[in-house]
Amino acid sequence: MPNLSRERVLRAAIALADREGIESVTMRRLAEKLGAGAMSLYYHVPNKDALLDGMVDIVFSEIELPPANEEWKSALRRRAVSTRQALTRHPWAVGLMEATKAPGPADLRLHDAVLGCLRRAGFSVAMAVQAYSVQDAYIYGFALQEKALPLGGREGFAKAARKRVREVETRLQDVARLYPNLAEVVGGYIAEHGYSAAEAFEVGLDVILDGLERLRRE
Amino acid sequence: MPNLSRERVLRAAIALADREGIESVTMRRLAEKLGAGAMSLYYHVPNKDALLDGMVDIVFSEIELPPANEEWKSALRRRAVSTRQALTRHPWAVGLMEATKAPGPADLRLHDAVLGCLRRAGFSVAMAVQAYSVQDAYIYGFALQEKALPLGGREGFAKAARKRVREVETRLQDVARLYPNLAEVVGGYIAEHGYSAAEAFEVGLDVILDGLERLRRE
DNA sequence: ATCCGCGTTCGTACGTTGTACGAGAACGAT
DNA sequence: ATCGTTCTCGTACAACGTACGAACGCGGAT
Repeated sequence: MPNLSRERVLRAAIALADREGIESVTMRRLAEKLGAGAMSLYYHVPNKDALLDGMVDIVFSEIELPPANEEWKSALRRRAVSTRQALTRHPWAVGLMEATKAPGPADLRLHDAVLGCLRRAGFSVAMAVQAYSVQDAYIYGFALQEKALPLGGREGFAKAARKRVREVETRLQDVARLYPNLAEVVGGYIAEHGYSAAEAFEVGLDVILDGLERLRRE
Repeated sequence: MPNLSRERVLRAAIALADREGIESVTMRRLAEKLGAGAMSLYYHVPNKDALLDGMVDIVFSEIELPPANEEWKSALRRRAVSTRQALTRHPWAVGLMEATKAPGPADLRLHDAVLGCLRRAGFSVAMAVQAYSVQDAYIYGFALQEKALPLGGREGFAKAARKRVREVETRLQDVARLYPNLAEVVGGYIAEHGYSAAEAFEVGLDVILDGLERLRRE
């Protein structure tokens, strides 16, 4: 039995990206983690771009499909939450999806299931495309923003906000004059109450799903 | 007067990225375009990451602020459309924003103006943050998706869809069995009617803004 | 004229990356 | 034992970001 395989290579690459960031996924470092020579990887993967595409498709495969027997709104809600979770587990994936040339099978399967859910719910083809686009834009955009934010739940945000305030302390009145609303939000509200990305995501998601329902009823 | 300057370097980098893609923005190629040696750039920019940050902030500066004297919804609508336009002019910018460590002044100004607009419209701080997050997630996520799509307006999409169908022609019944809804949408609807990203964006945007209005009235 | 100092430019060189190429190891079938 | 297939890897090269320090041009002081 061979030591390496496409599967093993991709899994190791994902583990490495999760632990040390996507920028430390180099062919040499990855091979080292697998106890192999760098060039051995090329037997299992045509090149680095294909490696990244493969990683992304595994992330897609971790996303829960909208349950076919459930009411459309809660079905899509579940897959949206599941998508965000997958993208939080693998933050590097958001940035890679934009570079993907050809969508992998897991990606296609998911797209198909979502469209099917919308069609079954009575959306016309045109509206299904529209509804699909809104949801996905929101989900990926949210994940994109989340990546740039300090980690660690509600209290983590509060800590980071207070730290930020301390950083600009000496020129605080300048900052407050230039960006009064930002100061109010970061220095006031978030420093005190924190911010939960998971909750914010779901609130926004419901705004969108309710909006889509209204679109459908017209 | 010196030949180079931070301004000239950043402008040239943006022009290069627009014309030949972000991956061809290397220090050497950029310097060549400016008729300079590679190392000359480092007098005006501390390193490549700072160069990219500077490019992103110029893109932000091209975005129209929400007019302060206008009703909140149409004001935010204008800035959203303006943001998408900027990101379509400079598609590489979406992927760079996620990597930005410190937001530049244009970014801060825009964030501040949007929050101010929401606060003036009567949103509480918490709701303003929420409303802000939904909008921006949608806008950036949409731009992200758009980057991966074939270019060229409604008819361009139709062409691309038909081409896609031709590509998988030989295994068409397999594809249609595996992904029936995708086949219906791409092979049927889009191949015939095309798809306009600009229109889809505005429809989705209105869904979101109307949803936010309802959120505010509670 | 000479010199200095400063703002600006750049040649060379190093370490790191993706990967082309071709040599070899491992092993079941004959 | 020999062969063909499957798998592994050492070497080498081009392209990248950039550290280092030398050199340029030029206005003002001597």
